Amino acid sequence: MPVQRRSRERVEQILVAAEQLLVSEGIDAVTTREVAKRADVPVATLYQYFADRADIVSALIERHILSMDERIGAALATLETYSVRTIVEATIAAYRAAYRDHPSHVVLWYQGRVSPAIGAMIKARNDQLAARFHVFATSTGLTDPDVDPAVVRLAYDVADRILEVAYRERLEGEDRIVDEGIEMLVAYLERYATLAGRGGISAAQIRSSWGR
Amino acid sequence: MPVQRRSRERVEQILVAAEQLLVSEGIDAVTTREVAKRADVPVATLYQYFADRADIVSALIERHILSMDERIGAALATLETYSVRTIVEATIAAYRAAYRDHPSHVVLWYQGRVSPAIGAMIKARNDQLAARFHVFATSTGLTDPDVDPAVVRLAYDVADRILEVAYRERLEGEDRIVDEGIEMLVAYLERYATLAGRGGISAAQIRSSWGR
Amino acid sequence: MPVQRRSRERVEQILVAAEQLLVSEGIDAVTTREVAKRADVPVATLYQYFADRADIVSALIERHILSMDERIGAALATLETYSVRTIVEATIAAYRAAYRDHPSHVVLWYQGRVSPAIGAMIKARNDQLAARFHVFATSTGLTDPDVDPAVVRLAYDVADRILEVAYRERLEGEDRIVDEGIEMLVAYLERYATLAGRGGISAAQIRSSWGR
Amino acid sequence: MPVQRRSRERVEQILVAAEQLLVSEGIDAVTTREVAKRADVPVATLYQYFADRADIVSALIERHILSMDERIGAALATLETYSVRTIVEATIAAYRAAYRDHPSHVVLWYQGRVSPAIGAMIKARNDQLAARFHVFATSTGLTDPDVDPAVVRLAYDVADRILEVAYRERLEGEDRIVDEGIEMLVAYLERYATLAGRGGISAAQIRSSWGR
DNA sequence: AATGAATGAGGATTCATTCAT
DNA sequence: TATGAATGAATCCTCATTCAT
Repeated sequence: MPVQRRSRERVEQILVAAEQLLVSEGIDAVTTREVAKRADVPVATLYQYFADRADIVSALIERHILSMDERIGAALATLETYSVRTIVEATIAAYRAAYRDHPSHVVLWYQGRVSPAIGAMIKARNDQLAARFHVFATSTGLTDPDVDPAVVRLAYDVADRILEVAYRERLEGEDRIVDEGIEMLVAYLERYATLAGRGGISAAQIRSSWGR
Repeated sequence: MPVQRRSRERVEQILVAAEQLLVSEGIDAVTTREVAKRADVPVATLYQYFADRADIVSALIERHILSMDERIGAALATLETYSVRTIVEATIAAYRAAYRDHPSHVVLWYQGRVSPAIGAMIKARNDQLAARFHVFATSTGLTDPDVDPAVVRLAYDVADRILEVAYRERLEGEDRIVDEGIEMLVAYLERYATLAGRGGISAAQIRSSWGR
Repeated sequence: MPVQRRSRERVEQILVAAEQLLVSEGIDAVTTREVAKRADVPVATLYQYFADRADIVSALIERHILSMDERIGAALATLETYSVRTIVEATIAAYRAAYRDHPSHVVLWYQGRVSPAIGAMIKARNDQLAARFHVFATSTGLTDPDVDPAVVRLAYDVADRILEVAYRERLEGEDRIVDEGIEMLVAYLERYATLAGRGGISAAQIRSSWGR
Repeated sequence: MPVQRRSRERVEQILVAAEQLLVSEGIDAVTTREVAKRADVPVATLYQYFADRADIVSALIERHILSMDERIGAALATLETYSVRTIVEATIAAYRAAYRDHPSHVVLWYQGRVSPAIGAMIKARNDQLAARFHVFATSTGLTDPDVDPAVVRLAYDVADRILEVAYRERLEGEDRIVDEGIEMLVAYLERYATLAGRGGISAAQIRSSWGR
């Protein structure tokens, strides 16, 4: 199907162009004009594939979310020992790898709230992921079963911010900050952890699993 | 002095209008047109008092910084016992009060980087304040003398972000989140604290003092 | 091709509007607003066809240059006898015709230096045309081979100015002034002419020809 | 009278500032704001001494005219022999000296048509001076008594333009162009001169005199 | 499906001038 | 007389989006 092919290529061109602009010039530079020029596509053509400007950024964010889901899933799946520390470390490492591969995601995530809809999208994502962590942690017995979901939510949010701080100034990220952030998160979360959550459980012993 | 009065009032009107817009619509809505409309002032009049659009945001930020300096100074000055926990609590309480009085400052602080100059301004401020905390904490013997300044810097940044998270959704702030955040910060910073830093020192015994 | 037609018409409308403004109100009146209003086109539409304000004036000047090239070429090509006088007369007649058809060109030429780029454009054109006259006059043996190019350049400039003077007050031009100007130029240039340049050479005898 | 003094000084400051701007930045840069800033005077104060912006330029032009009247008068008064050539040379020399002393006058004269009123002013001046030359030339018997005033007017205009051409690119003027221009003017005017006008009359023999 | 053309709305900023004091 | 403050009117230009083809 050459037409289908054509379309996919176009969408790809457009998203790549938008992503480049995002990294190099910031979110305000991601204008329809400029995206179209970089993608070598007439402006009007953008509207064949995207509802509006926000929709382009939206698509970029969706991709990032999907990619992060995979990365986090993979990172957790290969853990041999589960503990608050290993989970925090693995998750942060997944973000680190993602930001290394796609520096645009840093800008995207922290400056991309172009429209209220996108803001809501990012918030929903954060809520969802935090909830999954909560379920995972309590069902595996790493934390007390009655730990307030807000605790995990806060930890997740702070992790997000720590990464922002670490990547804000240099797109390569500052390892020192990330490492300190990990300690902060672990020290905090261990307050709510079970003995097992602090010491670690062998992967083999775990029934509940991360995933969808 | 009616003339002087008049001017001050105008500046006030403009800044209030800008502040309202910032909170309700985000930084991109803080346009000269819109600010002028809300302040019920002709656009050209803005330029009597401000060099350009960025200068308005700049003024808002300067105010916030000044206000925070006073609040933090006052909060620390009235402490009876100094410890990592009391300092963190007092500082966060100062922010809490400030954000309660001026919810716009939350938005301002995190979305206000309208121009590179303003970005630099905010960064400089954060650096400066973190440095002052570092000096204070080490000179009073609350933390090890050789603790990495980056540790304090990160804690300061995370505190800032915790507050943003807490105030982001509801402009009244979510106490639960703030309280948890305090625990996180204290747990983290106590890793670098001396015995005194954890236990507390009577204010009377402290030579070094906060201030400039 | 109605689309193509439409575009051309728009460009035409805009240029005509700009030209009218130029003549009636001077270069400073050629604002985007005013041109758009006269062309009965939204301001934004100007930017479909022109990069910016200067580009509109630029286009006008380019047209004038092209038109003059044709007119001068045609005028010289049909001369039966070449002499300083016939060349001056033919060239001036070409300008006369052009200024009769497009009185705006008078204003355009002398007040059109809206941007440094346009200034350079006009200067380059004058230099180029003067150089062509110089080559033509010396290669045909009408003037001494070693006559200073600056002489021709000055004559060209003065001719230009004489026309401006003649057309400045009445857009139909004042023949009396032009005729006097011709005498001035001929009297001046004949000082540098050969005998043939003063007496005239039959077109048939001339090898070198005007053109590019 | 200190008040009077003060006023004169103020006017002087303003005109000097305007003149400087004119030379360095062109007529469009002569804004009330900028003139006031350079003159170190509040903008509103300009309106104490000048009716409006054009009035400032106007004053500058008036000064130039007065200065030129003196210079031309002086130049002609000291001539020992009157002829078309000596008069042209002396007059052009007067302009040369003036433009050397006040390069701003070049810009002023050729770009200063800020308002129709000023345009009319310059035209009136040119008419007046050309008329005086005509009266002088015919009454002294240098030219035929019935020579068309338009001839002198054209010569004067062309002289004006030659100077513009000569000074247009470099504010110091190009001597070569001026010298050639003189030859052009002399060659032209001698066509209308009497024998005396070509050969020269001793100043002693002249009854009619230049002046008002 | 694709796109050249069109545009209303809005962006920041500057200007000459007036006016109350 | 002097002036800080105020402002209506313009300045150029960019934006996201729509529409006719």
